[in-house]
Amino acid sequence: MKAATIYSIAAELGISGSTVSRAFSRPDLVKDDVRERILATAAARGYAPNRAARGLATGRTGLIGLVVVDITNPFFPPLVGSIERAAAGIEASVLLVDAAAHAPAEPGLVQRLSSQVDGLIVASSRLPTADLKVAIGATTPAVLVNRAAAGLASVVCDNSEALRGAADHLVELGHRRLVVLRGPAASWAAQRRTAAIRTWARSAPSDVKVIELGPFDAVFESGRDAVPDILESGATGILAFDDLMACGVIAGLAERGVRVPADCSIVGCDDVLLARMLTPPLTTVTAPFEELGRHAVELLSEVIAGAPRPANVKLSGSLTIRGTTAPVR
Amino acid sequence: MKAATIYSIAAELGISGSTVSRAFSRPDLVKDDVRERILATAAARGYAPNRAARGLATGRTGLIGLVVVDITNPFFPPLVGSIERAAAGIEASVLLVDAAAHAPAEPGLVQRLSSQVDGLIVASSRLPTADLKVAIGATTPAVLVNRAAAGLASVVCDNSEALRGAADHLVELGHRRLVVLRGPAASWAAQRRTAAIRTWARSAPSDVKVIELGPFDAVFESGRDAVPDILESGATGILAFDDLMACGVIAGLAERGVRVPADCSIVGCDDVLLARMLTPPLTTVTAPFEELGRHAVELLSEVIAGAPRPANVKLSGSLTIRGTTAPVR
DNA sequence: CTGAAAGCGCTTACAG
DNA sequence: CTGAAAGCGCTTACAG
Repeated sequence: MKAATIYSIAAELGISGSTVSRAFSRPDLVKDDVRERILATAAARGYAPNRAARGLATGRTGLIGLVVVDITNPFFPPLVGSIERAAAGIEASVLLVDAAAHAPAEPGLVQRLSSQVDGLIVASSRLPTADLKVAIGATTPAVLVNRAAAGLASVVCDNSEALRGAADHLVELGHRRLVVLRGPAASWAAQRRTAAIRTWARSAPSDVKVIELGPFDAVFESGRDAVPDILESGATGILAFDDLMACGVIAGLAERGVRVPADCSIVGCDDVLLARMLTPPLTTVTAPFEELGRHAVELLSEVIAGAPRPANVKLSGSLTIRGTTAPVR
Repeated sequence: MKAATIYSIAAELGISGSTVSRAFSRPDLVKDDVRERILATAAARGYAPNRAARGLATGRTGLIGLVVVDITNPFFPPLVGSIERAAAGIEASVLLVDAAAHAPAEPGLVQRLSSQVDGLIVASSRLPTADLKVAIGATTPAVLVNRAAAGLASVVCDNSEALRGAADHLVELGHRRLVVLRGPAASWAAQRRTAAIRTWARSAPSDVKVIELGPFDAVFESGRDAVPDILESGATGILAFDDLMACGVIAGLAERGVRVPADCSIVGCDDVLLARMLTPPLTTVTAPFEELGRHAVELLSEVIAGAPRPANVKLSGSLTIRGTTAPVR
């Protein structure tokens, strides 16, 4: 059985295809009872407008391309979820692209993608700014998440204040030697987080010492492998780039019989699902996933609609104190 | 500047649109040097075939709809990644739909989706079989992952043997009272896992006692909340429906001063990222995510191509012994 | 409020 | 191997 079209249902009702089309695209332009009948028989025939045809006619695909560096990183699932929820609100679907699944072809990837979507949301890209702009292209509406680049719309989570709060928190607990585990050199978020701690360090009490380690890949193993250096540093307070690394540190520490938070305090960043599941649960900086996603698609709609200049929205993370920070012994 | 089309580049080269079209869709039908020139100027003009137009003409969208119950559940990210990798191999993109983000409209959701994709991969759906079939529709090619239903292609991970191995493992360690935490009643995987343990229990040593608890939602909190009942049961060996619940049990046990694996042994299921990150790392049943994804898109291609009867592939999980199981004290 | 008609950018038999 | 032409299923000025 062939799929129903505006014409098949128009024929069935003895009206024109234009009217059927309008019943879906501009329902207000169709007389009530006619619209009712159209919708009824459409439902009966399982008719839904063909997206490709509509796309060809309008130039809109109804698709948002979402590029994430690695869907396997627990930071992304909640972000993807919130973006989808927001996209559903504007009748758009999400074309997900996991850059890790296509590596190392990220630039070409984005380019191919951009021809089939109305706009792009690029989350935490590690591409150099110039490459990123080339990849996105001058004409594709785009918004960056957790990354800023001149001339592009973006929504970022600024954790600076929360991170400084975390450092204060450790100092208040009596920790005097802190180690900060840096994230990937190419990560915009990592640079910002390191910068925030450095700023804090400049006005920290004079007996407080901050040691930087890294940069590291943002994975569990980096945290675990950093443990010997952490121990050697004599630090008792640890600020990890993200929850994954924090988790690795905790594991590495446990292997050596160092207990958290009895012997060592540690704070993560992002507050991914994992953080709440550790025993004890992780003290961390909570990211506003839901708003991040909502603003991303909101901004994208504006850019698609032709907003004059790219907006940049900045949200804030907040310190969530849980079980991995405690007074120094 | 308007986007390039086959006609704009045809005009530029003084040839026909048909030839430009063929250079992309059937390159073998175009003389070498002509194709070279077409490809060169296409690249120069940033031309890529318009997917909507191609879709309208061919009836193919190049899109695979992927429906997951909840992207936030760590089972899905690795599956999504492997499906995307496999989809890239057949030039398809993945339209991700997180049912949780659209709840409770799952059926209608799938229906709308099916009009814009070539086929559907539905992972771990909790819908009753009848509803599921209605949602997918008679005409949309589909494959189910971790779920079987008569008449539909599927790829499932059978953990029965590994689960029986896990139970044996606990018994060998000296555990005599085992509790099994059941997963959601509507989950096909949960039913299979419970059934596997029941089968095992029938031929277990006579001094071994198996206590069932649940069904539970497959979340961390279920595991933690089940702890009082677990303790009351007197069991020292725990088989949790999945890693998330196992993780919750560990947390709940810790709150009560019960140590894992010193006082209690526990095994999860799936081997999500989280499992390796716990301290100690979780003994669990490892799911073959990569193959699950590969087979899912392979099967879907076959169904799209019109394979006569739906295939059902069954893969196996394997027991991975890590740190949460130990001899009973 | 409704209809006839052109056009969106491809693909693909058909003819050469 | 290449071109002219029809057709995929919509949308949307335009006319009524």
